[in-house]
This record gives sequence, C-alpha cells and structure tokens, in this order.
Amino acid sequence: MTFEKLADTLKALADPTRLKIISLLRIRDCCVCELVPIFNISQPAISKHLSRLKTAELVRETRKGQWVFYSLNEKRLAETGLALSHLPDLSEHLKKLEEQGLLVTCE
Amino acid sequence: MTFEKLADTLKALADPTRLKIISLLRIRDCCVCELVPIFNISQPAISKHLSRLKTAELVRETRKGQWVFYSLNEKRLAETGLALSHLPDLSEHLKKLEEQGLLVTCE
DNA sequence: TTCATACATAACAATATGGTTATATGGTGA
DNA sequence: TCACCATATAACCATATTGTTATGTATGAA
Repeated sequence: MTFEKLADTLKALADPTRLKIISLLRIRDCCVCELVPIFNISQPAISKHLSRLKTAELVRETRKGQWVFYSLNEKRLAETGLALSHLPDLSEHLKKLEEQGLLVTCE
Repeated sequence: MTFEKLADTLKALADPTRLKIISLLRIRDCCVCELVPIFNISQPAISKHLSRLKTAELVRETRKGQWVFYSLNEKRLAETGLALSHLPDLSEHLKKLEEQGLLVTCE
C-alpha cells in the first residue's frame, strides 16, 4: 500500500461519526434510516459519510427493496490497522541523503 | 480511547508526508534539516507536520545543540493501529433504537 | 557582541471537509 | 399512474488543512 493510498484510507477513518458508523456496522448491517437517529446530523450528511467510507472500500452497500444496507469490509479495516506497523521502507532515501552529505551527525 | 481522540490521532496520520516522516523515524531519529531535502516542501511546512505529530503524541522532540531531533513514539503508533480493531462498543445505542422502534427489518 | 544556522511562528491563500437545505432518483404499493 | 418513502445529489456555507513567504527565537562560533 502506497503512502498516498494509506493516507486516503486513514482520512476516511479520521472522523468520529464515521468511526461510530464502523463500530455499529461491526454489530450488524444497517441502512441509512437506522443510522440517522443515532447522530445529530441530517440524512444527507450520513449519506455522504457512507459514500466516503464506500469510496475507501471500508464498507459495501446492498439494496434491499427501498432500503440500502451498508456492511463493514472487515478485511479492509484490519489491513489498514496493520499497515501502520508495516509502512513502506524509505531506507534508500536516507542512503541518498548520506551520499549527498545531507545527514547531520552531532552526537 | 474515545472516538474523538482516535479520530484526532488518525487525522494526524492521514497525510502522505507525515506517514513518510514516521517511516523515516522508524529507521532513526532525524532533525528537521535532514527531513527538508527529502520532501519538496519548505522548512516551515516540515516543522508544522512535526508539530502536528507531536500534538498527537506520535513523535517526541529532543534538542541537541542547534538541532532538534524527532523520535517516533512506537507505542502510540501501535496503539492506534490496534484501536481500529477495538473500537468502543455501541451495542446499547442499537438497543435504545430497538426500544424506540426505530430499527428496520425487511428480510 | 555579532553573525550564521536551525527551527518555530505569523499571516496569508487555495483547497478540502463536514455540515446545511432543497431537490432529484428509485423502489413500493394503492 | 400516482403518492410515498428511502436515499443520493446539488448548491451553498463555515471551518480546517496544507502549502507559501516573511519574520522571530535560540544556539554556537568568531
């Protein structure tokens, strides 16, 4: 996972409302109208949060008649948590700096 | 960790430049002037990123003579990754909705 | 003291974010 | 077909984010 992609996913997670939605979806799938009364924000606001989570592939949607149910992509969420402990390696960057004499040593 | 606090920490992480800084600090402590030539942004921009990471307690700073060295708070980073798999439980919220007859069942 | 270097802060601008209300879309059922 | 319900989208606004340049502050050395 690139730094840019991971940053995008973390941005999708970095909001209390969206984290709460994810926590709720861990219990069971929910449709939009169930989520609205939990938060003190409008239905379009909830829709936009869900859309943001969907773009980040953190949730999936399934239409069931009138309702659209959202479900958690547990795999994607777990991946993201793990990615923080396995960031791409930048050792070569430091090597290049060394070659250019840009590293500071002051111990 | 509350949803709000976790969201703040994730916001601090949700930027490619800051993720790269963290990846570099994993290799070794760096001072600001070492980080500047790696990124195509100004010294004040780097300072602000480091300040953001420091506020989130993801890095610590130590002055050594002219230089200020930043080091990674590995514990805080690991904690944050794990927190995604252990979000606060919202089961009671769902229960309250059930009592209020706000849950949808359409299977 | 005086100058240079490393870093932080201030003031500003462009864009992103997260909310609102109004409206469009799509499915259900009389 | 028509009305209704659930959801999405559009247009808008306030604030946050992320960069810039200019300037202030702290340390080290002449």
